[in-house]
Amino acid sequence: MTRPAPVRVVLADDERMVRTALRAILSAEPDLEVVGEAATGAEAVSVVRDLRPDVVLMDVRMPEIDGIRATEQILATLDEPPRIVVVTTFENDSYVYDALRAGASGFLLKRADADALVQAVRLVARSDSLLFPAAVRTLATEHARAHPAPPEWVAKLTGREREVLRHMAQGLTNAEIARRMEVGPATVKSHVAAVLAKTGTRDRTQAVIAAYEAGFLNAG
Amino acid sequence: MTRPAPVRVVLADDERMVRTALRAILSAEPDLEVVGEAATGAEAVSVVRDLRPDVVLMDVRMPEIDGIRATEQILATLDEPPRIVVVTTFENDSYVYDALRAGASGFLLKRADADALVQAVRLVARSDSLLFPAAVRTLATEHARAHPAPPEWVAKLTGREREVLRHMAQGLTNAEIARRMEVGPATVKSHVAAVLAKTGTRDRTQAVIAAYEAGFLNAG
DNA sequence: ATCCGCCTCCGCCGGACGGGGGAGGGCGGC
DNA sequence: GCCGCCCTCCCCCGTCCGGCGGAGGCGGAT
Repeated sequence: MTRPAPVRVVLADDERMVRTALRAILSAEPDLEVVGEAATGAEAVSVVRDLRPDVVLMDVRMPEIDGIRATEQILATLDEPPRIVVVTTFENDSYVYDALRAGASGFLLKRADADALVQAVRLVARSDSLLFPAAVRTLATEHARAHPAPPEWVAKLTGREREVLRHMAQGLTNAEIARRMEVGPATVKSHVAAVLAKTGTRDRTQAVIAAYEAGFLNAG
Repeated sequence: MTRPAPVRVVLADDERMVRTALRAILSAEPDLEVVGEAATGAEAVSVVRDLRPDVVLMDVRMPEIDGIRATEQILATLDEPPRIVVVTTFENDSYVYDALRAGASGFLLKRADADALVQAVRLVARSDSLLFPAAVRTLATEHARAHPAPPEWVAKLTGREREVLRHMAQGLTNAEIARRMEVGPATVKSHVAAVLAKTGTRDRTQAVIAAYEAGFLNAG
């Protein structure tokens, strides 16, 4: 069985120990070769540009430039960019979504065992067709659309005003809101007026639209 | 180096040729063992229940029960369910999202080469920490929320009524809509009334809410 | 002690909205 | 030809809404 060219890997992590550990694990595999390391995002970009590896293991938290931006820059500036696997600690980290959107081919948890690590590197290196490609990119983009940075006006709303806006977004009239909140209709009118002013809208319909677009109903 | 127990795999695909091909590929690997096959979703569920494999390669399109439902049933009824890899043809297939939501550990394109296939099986078999776990599940659920099956009323709206509803969802008044559509205000009132009737809402705010919840603004 | 923000309410007004009912024309199908 | 659907527009009316201006109480900050 002929030996094909080994998979060339670059490690980007600001902690030396982590890099050493990763290198030790990967070097034990004859088909994997660690060709370079980087301790910052900026360094990662230049190292990758120079060495042209097949795979980059990219930590998210790094000085100067974080792993996400580094990923973006690498993918944007290189012709045949490497596959990038983003390394993170928590699997529900919001970094995950950013990483996907940035174009990472996958991500790996720091607590993954050595075996999973080498499998992942091999897999990512040769797959242009595996585990969650374009479809997941779509999802991440949707996620960003569904969870935009909440506009400033959200912070300016008082507690009562938020309640009223929520009720408005249920399609309730002022009178109904008054009953549910156990206050007078005039009070609701005041709150509604405040909401309209702070959201910069002119009627309840526009306010509700703003609430939807701001993702106000999911979080806030 | 001691040989650990091989990864036990079940193949579920309605085409015999595909099963044969998959079996041939996987059987060439000493650490992988194909322990069973199924030609339908229902069969897949019972075979998996009997054989308790580590990994299932599940085709999406199958008679009786499709791969998605089979996946759901397997994951719901078994205590230590296998990892399920869903096999599909197009990577942007909506099946992908359903598969993720159903709890599949990954998916594989039919055009993936033999090497990617075995790597994927090994990877999925031993990773409870790899490539897009919980976070992606979250994304898929969001996707379902963002793209719900459009309610019946959408089909009942006439062309003009759809236009009016879109404009309503921009926060426009009847007069403004009339100007933009170059018709009289009375006409817009008629359309609005029809929209309210067909959507089962009582005012424009509720109609706009219904439009948002139905995903009417993205597609329809 | 004072001020400010928030919550609570009041009255008045004009305009927008929604319900009801009707009507004419165009266009395609039976 | 006729019926049905759609688009267009009309009047009347009651209600809801939003704008304006004002006011009292209360609690926290300075």
